[in-house]
Amino acid sequence: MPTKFNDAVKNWKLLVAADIVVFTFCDSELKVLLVKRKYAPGVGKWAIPGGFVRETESLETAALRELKEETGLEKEGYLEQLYTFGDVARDPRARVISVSFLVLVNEPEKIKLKSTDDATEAKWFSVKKIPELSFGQSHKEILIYALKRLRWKFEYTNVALSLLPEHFTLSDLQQIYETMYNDKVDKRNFRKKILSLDLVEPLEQVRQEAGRPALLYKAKSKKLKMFARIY
Amino acid sequence: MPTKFNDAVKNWKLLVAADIVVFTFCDSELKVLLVKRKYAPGVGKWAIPGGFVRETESLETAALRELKEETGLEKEGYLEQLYTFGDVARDPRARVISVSFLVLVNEPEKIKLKSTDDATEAKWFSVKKIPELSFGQSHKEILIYALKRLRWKFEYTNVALSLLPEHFTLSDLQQIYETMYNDKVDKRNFRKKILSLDLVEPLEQVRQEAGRPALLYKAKSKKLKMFARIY
DNA sequence: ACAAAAGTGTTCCTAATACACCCATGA
DNA sequence: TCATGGGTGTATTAGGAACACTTTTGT
Repeated sequence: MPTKFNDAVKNWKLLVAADIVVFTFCDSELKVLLVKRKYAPGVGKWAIPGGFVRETESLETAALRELKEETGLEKEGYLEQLYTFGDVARDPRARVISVSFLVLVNEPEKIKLKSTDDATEAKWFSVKKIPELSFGQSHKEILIYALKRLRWKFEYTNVALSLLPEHFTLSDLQQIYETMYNDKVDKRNFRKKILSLDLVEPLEQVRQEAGRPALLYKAKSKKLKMFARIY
Repeated sequence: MPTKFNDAVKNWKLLVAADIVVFTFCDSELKVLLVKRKYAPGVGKWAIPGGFVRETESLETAALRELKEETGLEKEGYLEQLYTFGDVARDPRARVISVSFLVLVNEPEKIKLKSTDDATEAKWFSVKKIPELSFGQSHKEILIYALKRLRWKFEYTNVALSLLPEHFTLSDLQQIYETMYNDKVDKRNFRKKILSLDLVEPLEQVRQEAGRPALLYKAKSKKLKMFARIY
C-alpha cells in the first residue's frame, strides 16, 4: 500500500502561494508594483502581490489571477517563474511555500491600478525607494532575488525589449540599460552592438521631442533569446 | 477577517513534492540516477527520486532526505533548485506541485546505492538511454529541463568542477565538456582558456595511466562562478 | 544663433580560432 | 621501438573598448 502518499494526505498542511514581482520602467527608473495589505498579517504595510494557489488552477494561472485581483493589472508582456521559497517559518499563519514569478510590463501610464477586495491600494515604487514590507524578510528576499535575476537577464538576453512600448528609439533602449546597470554606456558602441544582434528593425517613422527627431524601431521578436558562452 | 487565508486552509488539498535529478559523470558518459518504484502509480517503472515535503522541513531538507531514503545517496557536491512544476493533472492521485532540484555528484563508483523501503532499486542511466518513466510525461519533462539547465551551466559557469574528483587532469575536464557538448574541443585552446579563467591550480603530482603521466589539478573553489555578457 | 538630443567611424587591443608536432611513459 | 595519451606556440581574425564631432530640429 502506498503509505507515503497516505501519510502526506493525512498531514495535508502545506499551503502554496504564488507571489508576483512586477517591474516596469518609467520616469527613467525601474519600478516595482506593491500592494497595501488589507488583512493580517501586516495590515497597512506594503507587500508583493500574491495569494494562494487553488487546487484546480496551474501556478501561472494562479499568479495572473492574484495579480488581477489585487492590482487590477490584467495583460502582461513577459512572465517567468523565478524561484520557490520554502523556509519553514516564512509565514506566521501556516507553512506556506511561495512560488514566485517575474512579470514585466511596458507603458505603465496606460494601466489603471484599482483598489480591490484584497488590497487597499496598488502602487509603483522605484526600486531605489522600497518601503518596509510585511512578511518580515521573506518578501524582501523575493524582491532582491527578482532584481538579481532581472539584471542578469539584461546581460544575457533580449528581455529589455519587454519593458519598451511597440515603437521606441535606440536611446530609449540605451536608457533602460543605463538604469539597469547604474552606469553610462557609450552611444556608438551600444548602437553597433544592438544592431549587430539583429534584435530590432527600423521603422519609417521618427519621434520628435526636444532636439533632432529620433528614428523609431520595433522589436523583431519579443521571444526570449540568449547570448554568449564560457567555452 | 482574513477570508482568503481561511478559504485556503479549508481547501487544503495540495501536496508539495521535492524531486531530485542527480547527475554524475562516469565511463565517458553523463548519467542520471533513477529509482524503480515500489508503489502505485507506476510500480516497477523507473522514476526520478523524490517524495512529499513535510510541514516541518525546508524544501532542500526534504529533497536531501528523500534522496537518501530512496537511493542511499547521502552527501552530494552541488545542489540547486531547478523549477517548480505545477500543472493540475501531473499526478493521478492528487494535485501535486513538484519542486525540482539538480544535484551533481562526483566519484559515483564510491557510492553504494541501496535498495530501500521506497524503491526496489536505484541505478545510474546514461542520459542517452533513459528508460520509460512513470508519471506520464511529467518526470520526463523534469529530466529534460534539468539537462537543459545543466548544459547551460556548463557554458556559463564553473559547474563542471562539481562532476570531478578532488584531483583531476585537464584532459578529464576536457572530456566532460566534450561529452556535454557532444563535440570535440581543441586541446590547446581548451587548456589556454581554462587556465586563463584561474579556476584550477596544478598540484605536484601526476597520474599515470596509459601514455605520458598527466599533471593533476584541483579546483581553486567549487563555488559557482559566472562569466560573459550581452552588453 | 543656440540649445538639445540624434546620429556616425576609426583605432587599438584583447580574446577566440585554427592548426601540428614533440614528450614521457609502459609494454 | 612502438603505442598511448600529455603537453606546447603562433598566426589570423573577430569583436570589445575608447573616443569627438556633425546633424536635425524647435525656440
